[in-house]
Amino acid sequence: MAKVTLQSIADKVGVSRMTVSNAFSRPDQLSAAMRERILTTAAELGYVGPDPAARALARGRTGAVGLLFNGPISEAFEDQVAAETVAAVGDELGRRGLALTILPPPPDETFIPARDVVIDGALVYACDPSSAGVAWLARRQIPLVAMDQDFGADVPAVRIDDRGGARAGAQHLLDLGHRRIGMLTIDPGSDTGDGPAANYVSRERIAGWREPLGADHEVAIAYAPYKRHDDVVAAATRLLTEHDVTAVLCFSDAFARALYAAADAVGRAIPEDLSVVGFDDNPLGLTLVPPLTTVRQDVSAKGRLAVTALADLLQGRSVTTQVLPTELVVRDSTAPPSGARVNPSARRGSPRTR
Amino acid sequence: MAKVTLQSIADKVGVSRMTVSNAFSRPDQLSAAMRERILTTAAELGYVGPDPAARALARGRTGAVGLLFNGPISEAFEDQVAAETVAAVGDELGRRGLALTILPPPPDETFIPARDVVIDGALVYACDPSSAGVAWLARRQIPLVAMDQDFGADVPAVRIDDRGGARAGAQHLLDLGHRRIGMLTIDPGSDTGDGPAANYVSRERIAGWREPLGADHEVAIAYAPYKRHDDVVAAATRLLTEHDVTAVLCFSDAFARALYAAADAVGRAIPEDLSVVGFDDNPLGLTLVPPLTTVRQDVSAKGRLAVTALADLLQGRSVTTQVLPTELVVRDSTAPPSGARVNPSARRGSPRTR
DNA sequence: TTGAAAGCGCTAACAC
DNA sequence: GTGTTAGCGCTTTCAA
Repeated sequence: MAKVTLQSIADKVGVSRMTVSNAFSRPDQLSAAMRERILTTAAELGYVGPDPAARALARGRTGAVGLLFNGPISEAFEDQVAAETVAAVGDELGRRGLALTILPPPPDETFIPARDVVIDGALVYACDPSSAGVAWLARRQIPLVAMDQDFGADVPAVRIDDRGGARAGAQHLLDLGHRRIGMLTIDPGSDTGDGPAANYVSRERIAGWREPLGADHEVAIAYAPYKRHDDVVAAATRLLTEHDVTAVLCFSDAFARALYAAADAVGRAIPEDLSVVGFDDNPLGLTLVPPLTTVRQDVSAKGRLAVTALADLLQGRSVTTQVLPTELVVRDSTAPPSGARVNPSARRGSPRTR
Repeated sequence: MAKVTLQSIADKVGVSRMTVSNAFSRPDQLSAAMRERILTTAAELGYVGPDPAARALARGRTGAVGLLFNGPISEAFEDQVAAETVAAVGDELGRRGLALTILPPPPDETFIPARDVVIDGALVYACDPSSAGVAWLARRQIPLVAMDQDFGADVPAVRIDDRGGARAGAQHLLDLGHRRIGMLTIDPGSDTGDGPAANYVSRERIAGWREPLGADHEVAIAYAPYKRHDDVVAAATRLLTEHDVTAVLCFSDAFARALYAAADAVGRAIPEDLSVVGFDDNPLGLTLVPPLTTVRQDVSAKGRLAVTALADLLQGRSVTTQVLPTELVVRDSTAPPSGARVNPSARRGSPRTR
């Protein structure tokens, strides 16, 4: 049997196609009786509803929003912080009647999801601004919102106060009396100026750490690849064995966890022989022994806010970049270095706002 | 300036619109020189590429695959097992040039993602078969693949041998000498026959547990809600306090974790006073103390297989239901009940195939 | 190798 | 309330 379309229903009922369309899409445009009759006939014919592709073409809107990552789709799920962010994004989209289309990296030259998949707008999450996917999305002239990045004034962003949070962490170590401090983070990419960095977040956190540290107290910076725990442990071990540090500032709680493993391997006790500061306040940090001092961010709020911004853009409203606050949470992984005098303000306690 | 379309490029270059279309979509259909000329002009005009919605309508294919859950999108990310599954699904889709569109529950009557979002086919993950979303997808007549479910012969499924794995877990407890055994699982729904169950997986696991147990050795079954850890702990505590069991079979490793917490709270030591068997072989189980005896499934393989099945369907090939094996992994959470004689085959050791 | 014709199925805008 | 007109931007088929 032939495909059921608005036209076939219209023919059967004896009305125009437009009336049938209205029955589905604008119920207030026709009488209840007529609508009832049309819907019944449609059901009889096995009509599901207006074809989404045709509707998307005619209306110019699809009901789906893209999400672009730097890497494979699994990255959205494997990292706990990313997963929580995307979960919040998804729910907030759902609340607004939008589906979430995760755009994979192009499998080949001919099909480029960032260019070829039907979406009304997109969220760009922690991507290298020079990546091809970002470039394609930008060319499409659809609303874009950057998350944890800075693409310049053209693209509104939702991000956190990475720099302030990092600064608070470093200051906390200084207050405790540490003077030889290491950093364990991701390579921010070659560009260290104010322009785009391959990894914006890492660059910001490094900048924040360095503010109170200056050139005097930073002993070493170790870059670890983002993905594999073992690689991070290796980088952490190198940091501890090759440099004389009493404390380490970490890119994330996951990195801090790797540092715990490295410290254990080289026989340094936390916090007695080594203080550690994480970032994110991932639930993971509470399961570590000792519980991790870290910088809290609200990833769910970030996700929701990004969706709100994109939804506003989709409705033609203008939107500005938003920066969410961060907060130092002092737990048990930081303490004065052996034999140092302590600045009173750095005593451990309940969460402090930076 | 007006929107750039194939037609505007064609006008500028002085060829037909069709030739421009071919330049983008079928490069072998025109001379390299012509193509080069067209592409250059297109770039000058700021043309991104064929409009995805228009192309979807004309071609009948969109390049996106839907994923339907029972609940909000965040469920795909919050449960570790689900997240790992979906991550595998996403990567495998990406490899095939397909985007992953996560279909949220309908926000209202007018927009129903399962019905109204452009997709070529869909994966249905652990949904109640009587849910509205499933019904809409089914009516659309697009290729569907069920995961961890049974929708009957019309919808090919990819699932695991839940029943066999559960059976192996129960048999293991019997072999150790346990005779009073509890179950901690999700309510499988009212239908306990061979037809659809609200929670297919729970029903299958219960059935598997009961095979070796019979009516003699099952002491109690406790149902916990799927979501909140605290609720599961509460259900587990009730199971332990209201029933005299020496061992408990759990729906998942996450449920087993809740049982650990409950056992701790009521002062039962694992495995001395209580044996516990999980399901999934979530990495979580290894972090528990003692490490969890569980039933292993390969969720990544399941995800990949589901995508393969759907991709085959999309290409018009026929596909049959596939069932992946499960495997009992004996660790330290199971032991003979105090003072029981032990069946030699149940001694702890390296992973055993059931 | 290029082009013309004929849709894909639907909706906005307006007239009846 | 209902119908008419005119596309949305692209691709398929087939002829030149």
